[in-house]
Amino acid sequence: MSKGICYYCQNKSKAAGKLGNKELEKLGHSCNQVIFHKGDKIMIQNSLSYNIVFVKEGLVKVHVLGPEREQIINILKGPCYLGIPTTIGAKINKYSATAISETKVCFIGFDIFKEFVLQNGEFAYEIIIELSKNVLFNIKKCINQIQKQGPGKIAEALLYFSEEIFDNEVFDLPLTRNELGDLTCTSRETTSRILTDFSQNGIIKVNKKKISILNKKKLEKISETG
DNA sequence: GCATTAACCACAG
DNA sequence: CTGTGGTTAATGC
Repeated sequence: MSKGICYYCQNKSKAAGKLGNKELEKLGHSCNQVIFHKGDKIMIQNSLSYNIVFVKEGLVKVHVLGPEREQIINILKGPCYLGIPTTIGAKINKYSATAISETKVCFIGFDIFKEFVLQNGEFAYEIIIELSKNVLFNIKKCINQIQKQGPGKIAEALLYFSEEIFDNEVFDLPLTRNELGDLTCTSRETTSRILTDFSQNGIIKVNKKKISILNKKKLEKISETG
């Protein structure tokens, strides 16, 4: 174990893959792995942020308590970084993160992270790529939510879970209807209605949390046309 | 006006 | 926690 947990880690980020053995060893000494269970808070809005948070594996809900209601920003699947913007860009966390499945998380000291960024260009470049993708994702999501109407937003969300998170036409929705509403900027009631509507039209099959996408073409169509 | 959309309320499983 | 029905408000023909 002398080389530390990061050296042997199988879920390294792309950026960490660019680190040399010495650097990985160093990272191991400044990295702390924690296992979170469903519902555990990983990061809390308005608390001080000292660490870069890396999700090794598991599903995480990123959410913000707005003036009116709770807003789910996105659902992330490890391996991915989680708190870079809020750690670098602000003193306090601008959002919360909650595990929605069993999740392995690494907290990385900000100083060592900064050191790698300054000294290892390839590491920094991978970080920039990940951040850039996040920005593009958020722009897309913003447009979707402002311009699409209910069914389009729900279709979008279902496709996201199917393609990005579970890579399967059949999956267990890891959110309640209420949370799906928080994610898609619709009310719990409309979410529920749209799901039964999709189901009646043979587009999906719903059984409690279990969703089966039966007619993906149609779902994509709805997602595109809003 | 009339239709559509969706939020809010309420109530029942 | 969910599903549905009624009501209401906003928006667009």
